[in-house]
Amino acid sequence: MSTTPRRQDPDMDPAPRISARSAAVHDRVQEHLADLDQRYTSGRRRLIELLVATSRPASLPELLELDPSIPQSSLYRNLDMLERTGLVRRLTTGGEHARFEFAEPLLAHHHHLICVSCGLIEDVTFADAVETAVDDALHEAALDYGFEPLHHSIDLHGHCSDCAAQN
Amino acid sequence: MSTTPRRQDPDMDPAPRISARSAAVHDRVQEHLADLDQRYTSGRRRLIELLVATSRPASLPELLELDPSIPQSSLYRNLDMLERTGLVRRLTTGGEHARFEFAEPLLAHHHHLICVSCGLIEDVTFADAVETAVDDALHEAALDYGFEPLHHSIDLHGHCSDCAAQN
DNA sequence: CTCAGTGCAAAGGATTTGCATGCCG
DNA sequence: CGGCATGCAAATCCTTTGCACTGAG
Repeated sequence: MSTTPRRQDPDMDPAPRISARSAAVHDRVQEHLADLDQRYTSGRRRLIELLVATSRPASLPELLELDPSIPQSSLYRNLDMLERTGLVRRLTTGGEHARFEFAEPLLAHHHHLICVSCGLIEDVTFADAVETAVDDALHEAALDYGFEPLHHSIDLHGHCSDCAAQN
Repeated sequence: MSTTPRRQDPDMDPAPRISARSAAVHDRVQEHLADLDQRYTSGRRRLIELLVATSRPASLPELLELDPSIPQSSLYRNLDMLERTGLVRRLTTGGEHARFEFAEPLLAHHHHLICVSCGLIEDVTFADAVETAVDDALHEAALDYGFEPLHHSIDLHGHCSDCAAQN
């Protein structure tokens, strides 16, 4: 076995960034799971690899398409476990399938553009001033209702460029 | 306390506030459906009544509990129909069941406090300045990705007062 | 009178789980 | 080695749908 999986032509695309990013994520995940006495098995590694590969929140069918050799039940079980340990976030908005992305220790604070037509989700980041304004407003509102705030999320629903072009 | 329980009388109106609100909503719904050549049947009236009764976004089991005599399928079908006509909004965030609330013609623009523990959702409104700041940021972000923006939503996840007390 | 709405039950589809086996620590 | 993770398949649960009947317009 070679040390690296076959990919595109090394002359055209050495892709050093992806590898570095992937390794860094694996380190973070391994450490986090070790702290919680959870195993970092090969199946979980493969799942993390898939999540690194998709730059967007991914649905289970999308993950399966990237690596059909992983059983659905293992994907669901491990996504669930990673969610419970706080490494992965499950997005229920935006279509028939849930979508999964890295949670904030692994991915910077951001929000989502959601296509109401095809369910595609893009990550976006806002200026600190906007985040602060929203946080202040939310904190105040939470107090009024006795809520203990944890985190906020902002979605923009609309049509992605592909779907907008089709109409 | 009166010794004789009173049923609702078509001529009298012993509960002015609720009835007034309910009547206003019924009028709006009826008009809206008439414009779209949709019938405002007794089943749909009962559903609207339930939605008026719950001050919060309600899940289907909650609606069923309020009036167990309505078949689930009718609730789902009418909620779906009301959603397609733009009178009702379906919230997929916040639990195993979808939740339903009146859409913006019938309910002022607002956002949600979501209990991560029990799924309860409260409506909250923000100052115009916050809404404007968010809209500006979202509009800019949408341009970057070729999104055609429709509307935004902001959620605050946390623990509601009941669930916070239980820990 | 006609066609959409209703109720019942059964189907559909995403997600979860039981159980025997394999692998991590 | 012991216990948790895995794979397969079957189960579960929310939601949707087919069909015959009722009611609104």
